[in-house]
Amino acid sequence: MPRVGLNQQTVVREAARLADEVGFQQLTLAALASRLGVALPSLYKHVRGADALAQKLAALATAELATEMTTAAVGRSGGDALRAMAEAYRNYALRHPGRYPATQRVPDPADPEHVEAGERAVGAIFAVLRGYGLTGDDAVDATRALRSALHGFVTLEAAGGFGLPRDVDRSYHQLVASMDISFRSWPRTGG
Amino acid sequence: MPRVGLNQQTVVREAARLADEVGFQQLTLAALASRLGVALPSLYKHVRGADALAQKLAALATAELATEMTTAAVGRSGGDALRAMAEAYRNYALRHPGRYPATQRVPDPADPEHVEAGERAVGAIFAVLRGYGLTGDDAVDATRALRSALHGFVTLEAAGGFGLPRDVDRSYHQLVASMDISFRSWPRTGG
DNA sequence: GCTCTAAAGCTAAGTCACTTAGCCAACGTT
DNA sequence: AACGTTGGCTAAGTGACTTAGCTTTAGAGC
Repeated sequence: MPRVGLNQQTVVREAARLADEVGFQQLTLAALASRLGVALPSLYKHVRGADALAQKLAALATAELATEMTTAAVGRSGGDALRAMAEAYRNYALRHPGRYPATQRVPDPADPEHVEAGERAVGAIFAVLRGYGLTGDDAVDATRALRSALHGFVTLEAAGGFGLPRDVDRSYHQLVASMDISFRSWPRTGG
Repeated sequence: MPRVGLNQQTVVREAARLADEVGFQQLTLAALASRLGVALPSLYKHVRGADALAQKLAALATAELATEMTTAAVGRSGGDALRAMAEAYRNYALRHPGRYPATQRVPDPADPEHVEAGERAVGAIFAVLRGYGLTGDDAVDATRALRSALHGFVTLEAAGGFGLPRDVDRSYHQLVASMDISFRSWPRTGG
């Protein structure tokens, strides 16, 4: 039996592709194994199991998303940075419908790359908010607000939760514009 | 063998209680059956299967949430209504950690009660936004924005996504205050 | 009160996903 | 060329959902 030559990285990458095709919930070890040309139990030589695979996929997706957010904001500030980052965020979720849900998993403290990716993502938001003069507790609150808005929107969109015919692109644009207004007149706590 | 006397309603109600205890994802027909004192296949006399149960649970939870949102907003307007409704929304999610995720399921067009519950929830938001003078396309956009913000926040909170020590209650309060600001100076499209 | 039928329960059995155990062959190193 | 590591395999077990088909209860009708 010739060896396929898998390693953890190739397995996780293929899992990401498969998840984007069939959906995160429908990602199954059986389908992944067959796609990789091995028997199912062989995957256990590379990942500890289904849950560990999901965790690794989360790390991969979080790193990708953090990179795209950072890249979008670089060289911009204020509303420009906000709009660019928000655009990048939603685009990632739309282009990677299987990976995006994985990013919601809390980083595994035992996986430094995962932790670092999460910090980069939050750091990118923090940096944008600094352009609005938001720091300290205000920045924490505003970061949570922005994450909530972006995550909530793309999640509802992906779930088909926006039933009315009104253009979804336009609604997202308006959401981002309203966040811009919010950040410019953030209800300060003096933190 | 004495009959337990189940019907669809008792089954779905017990599923809701169980989901709140063990989590929506961990809700299993086996656990539900054992809790109801029947063998697992007996449940199929009352619900079509696991997926149909989830759909019925979604209808129940959506109706409950819509009622709490509506009740909170009644007799108030503007920022008062917004704050009361937002409070009710998050409280429901916190008190019912198993039911809340079910509400994200798109209503089954074949289930009039489910459809009606969804319309009531959106209608409650719409009514609050009318107090800000938002109508037409602006109201649609603003509704999506508010749903996104509230849903995103409680989802991230439930997932443990807010790592920093900053008080989560306070962050939510700030989020709602910022939405209030947004709605008062909504970026109009003239829709 | 008796009969009969619809419905609510049951057991048995099949599918599918994940997981573990243990074997074997390929490949790199010495 | 031998050997040890490792990446593949088959076999087998668990847990969840589902279907099929049987039994018995409980209530309707006479």
